[in-house]
Amino acid sequence: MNLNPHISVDCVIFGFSEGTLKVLLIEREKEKGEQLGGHKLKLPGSLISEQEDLDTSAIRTLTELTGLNNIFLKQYSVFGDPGRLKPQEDLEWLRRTSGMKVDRVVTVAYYSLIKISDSAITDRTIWHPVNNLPELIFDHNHIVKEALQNLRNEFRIKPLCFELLPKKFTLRQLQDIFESILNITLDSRNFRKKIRKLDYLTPLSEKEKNVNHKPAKLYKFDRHRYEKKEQPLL
Amino acid sequence: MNLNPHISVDCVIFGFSEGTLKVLLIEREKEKGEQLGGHKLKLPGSLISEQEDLDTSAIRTLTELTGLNNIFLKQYSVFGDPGRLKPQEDLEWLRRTSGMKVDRVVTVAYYSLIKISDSAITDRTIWHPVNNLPELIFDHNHIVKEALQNLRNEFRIKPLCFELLPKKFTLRQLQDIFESILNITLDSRNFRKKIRKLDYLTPLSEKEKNVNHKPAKLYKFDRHRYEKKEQPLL
DNA sequence: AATCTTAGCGTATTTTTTACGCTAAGTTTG
DNA sequence: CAAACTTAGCGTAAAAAATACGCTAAGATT
Repeated sequence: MNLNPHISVDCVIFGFSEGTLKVLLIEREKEKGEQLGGHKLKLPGSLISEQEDLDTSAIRTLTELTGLNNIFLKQYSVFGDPGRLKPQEDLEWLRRTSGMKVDRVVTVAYYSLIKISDSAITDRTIWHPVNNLPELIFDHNHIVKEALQNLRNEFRIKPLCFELLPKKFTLRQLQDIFESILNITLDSRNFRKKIRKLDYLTPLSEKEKNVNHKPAKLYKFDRHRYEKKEQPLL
Repeated sequence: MNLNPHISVDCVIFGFSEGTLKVLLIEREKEKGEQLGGHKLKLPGSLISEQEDLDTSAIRTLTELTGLNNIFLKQYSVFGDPGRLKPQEDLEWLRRTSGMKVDRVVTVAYYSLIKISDSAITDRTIWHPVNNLPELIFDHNHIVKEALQNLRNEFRIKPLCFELLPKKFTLRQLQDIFESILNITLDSRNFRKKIRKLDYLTPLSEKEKNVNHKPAKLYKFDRHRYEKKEQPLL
């Protein structure tokens, strides 16, 4: 694969577990003689290949990492500050691992949403709560911050929550995801009332199990019905 | 100025006049022996310079062309299809005019909004209604289409309309801009009622002139007040 | 059996949106 | 110069949506 050393893609992969939004980070390999402290974590990403479309690059990065396809993916910004490849030691790491003469890289940023349970991710990979991230390589902290802002904006108008939830979910799970990501609180009675009016959220005959309180009914998202009239949840 | 032949910026400049949204296009220079038909119009844009940030590139392109600064500008997408520099004759034109070995260019797309009246644009430049554009160079038709979609989405939540209107404007002008860009119709009585509740739209003591009907009161947009609570118009 | 937690339905009130009637202030027409 | 025409500009009534909050039910825990 013929890499293009001027352009890369980076993916901010969001997942939801334990009531908080998380981001998938990769430990960049430590090398001999390098100090362990600082600058070890990065976003998944890579230089694009010469013949490849940008979206394809991002999808490739994602499937290589997670083993999943059909992941929700959205290009949301580009970062091209000539000075973004700092600190120097990280730039040198990039040069070594890519084997290319890298000077300036404009990176196309994507965010994606996955169900953590689905992913077969293990190696040198960390799900980290999106709040109080540690210091990442390059401008990756900035890239995550912008991703989150974009996610929040889209979250209100598009049915993104279902990308993070299992196929069958309770209304409580749904509400939690909204409250946590948009940083709001909702009255559950009014929330449920709204849900009941949406014909694309269909109740199943099943109930949740292994909870230490009254088990709630499970629902599923009917994407087909949603697309008929794209009525937002909130 | 040291150009980077792998990355460019393109600007979709919107303006509003005669009740329709327009886009600023440039005639790409015809060269000897070239046929006049087809592929003559393009978006303003250029390869970025090596030391320049992307936004700075876009701003430079814009001020060089329009003589204006402080223009509203928004990066909305990136286009990087390996095959986007078609047809061949246009690619060759780019090679000649840039004087560089150009193969693949990833372009960062911006849209911007200006008051047509302000601009000192003349040379080889056309304001063309955004509907039924002629065939443009490369993938520029696609770039405009996406810009329009982004504009429409932002238009509902941000006070973009005032970038297109003169400093003093009537409510009719305001309504027209919404109706035309969002492709909707509004009841003017209800529209005005809503406006009256917004404290950031302040009536002046002036009235419009030289109209062949009852002259309307002029209003101005108070950005400072708007920013206190970002209440949308619609 | 009493208590605790979350599920789940309902009603009353307020706020926002929608539909539409009407007068006023100018210009144009006969 | 009066009648007709166009757009400005204010208002009221009904419908719909958002908000606040009361209450019972089902299961787990003490």
